[in-house]
Amino acid sequence: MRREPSILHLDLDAFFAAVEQRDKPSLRGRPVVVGGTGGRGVVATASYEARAFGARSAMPTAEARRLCPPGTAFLGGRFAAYRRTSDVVMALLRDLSPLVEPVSIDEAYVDLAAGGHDLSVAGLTAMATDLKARLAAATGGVTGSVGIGTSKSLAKIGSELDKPNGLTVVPAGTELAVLHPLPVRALGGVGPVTAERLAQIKVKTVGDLHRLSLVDLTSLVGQANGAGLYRLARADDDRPVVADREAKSVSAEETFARDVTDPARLAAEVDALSARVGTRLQRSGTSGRTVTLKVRRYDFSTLTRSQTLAHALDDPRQIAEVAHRLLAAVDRTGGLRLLGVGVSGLSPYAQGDLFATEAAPVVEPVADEPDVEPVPDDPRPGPAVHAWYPGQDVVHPELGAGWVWGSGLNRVTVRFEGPLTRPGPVRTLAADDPALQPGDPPDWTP
DNA sequence: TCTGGGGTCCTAGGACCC
DNA sequence: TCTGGGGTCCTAGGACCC
Repeated sequence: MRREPSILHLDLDAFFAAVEQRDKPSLRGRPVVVGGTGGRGVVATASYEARAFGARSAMPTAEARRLCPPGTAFLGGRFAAYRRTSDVVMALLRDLSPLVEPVSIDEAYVDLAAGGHDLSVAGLTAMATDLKARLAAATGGVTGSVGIGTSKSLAKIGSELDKPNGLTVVPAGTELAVLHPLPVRALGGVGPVTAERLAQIKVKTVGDLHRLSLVDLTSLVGQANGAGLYRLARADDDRPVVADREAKSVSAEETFARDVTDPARLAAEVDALSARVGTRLQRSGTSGRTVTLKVRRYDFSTLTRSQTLAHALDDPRQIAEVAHRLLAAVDRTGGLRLLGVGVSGLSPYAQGDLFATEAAPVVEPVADEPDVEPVPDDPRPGPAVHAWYPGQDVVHPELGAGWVWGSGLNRVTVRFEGPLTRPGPVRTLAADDPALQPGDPPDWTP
């Protein structure tokens, strides 16, 4: 918490719908819902006119259709247009201060202390009023709600207090008076589960929360969350505004219009998702060591399977290679509703770059290296030159069929097939173990 | 015609190491 | 031969955010 209100939070009002209404005058004053329009779509943004009928973000679009009157526009969304408009807004914020932290396409924090502003309430109010006018002019009528406070959480709460097109400055010294009457849900990090847990012990407002001991709070909602809420209830928040946060993962997923069982179709979807992820990694000049497959089954049960490799990947085919293996170990009976592929453990150097030539036992798709086999007779004077690639199929006379999980200079780790679809045991063998041989691919292959 | 898509952070158990 | 303790990495799941 700072001595003066020097953190600004801007939240654009019903942003996607506002851009649509700006670009199509016939939509102005009418309910507009932007989001998935298919049978399984959900609402991304409802205009204030649509909210009057009960439409909300994250609601199934089908439900919004029931609630909203004829004449409501249901739109799929034009993300390039939203991105362009967002860029205009972020540029305006950077005129205020070099320290701007975009939270999402429609939300950002600004550190005003880094921008040399008059931090009196009157000065801040004038500055923010001017910002809102320039915002509306620059975007063609999109509005935003501004909160200014002594911390990120107070700024954010301020922007929520007066919506849409609002402006709230929370003066230093008034934080607790603003905070305590609010429902606990107003605090960042309190979602439905935490709110319910708190409600069971009659804690409904931030003021109620303030009366709980740190021990009681952490035993109720966990160490980190408890400690965080304990501080937030006291307006104790010194999180800095951070520009240029590095991404920690990149992922793509797709919910199918109808559940998919066909293995060839699933394999093709894995390839397509891997391509999207790989392309984005390559464009951003990053690569990652951990590949995660996400699966949502017909009954909405969701699981993830991941593998961390010895080296970072950004190549779509290699990502897909790993994802295919992970999918092969998942029970797909009944069909899949969603597939997702992600890469995490990102590092700023893409594989195959100039610096990787020496170290990297390059991870290659099996298909590209059909002839490579270990050479059991190799006298091997120095460090072994292994010929195993993550994802490669192998067979062992005693342990059966498996696939290479990871490989080092002298060792190879193999995951053997378990009974049914469960992953089997993992064994680490010498890379030159003559009993280990390349095997045939399992039956996921289209 | 129930329940998107893109993320972040935390927890907990097991492996492994010293 | 009744069994520590800490640290890190990996995996899986879950809460939460927009």
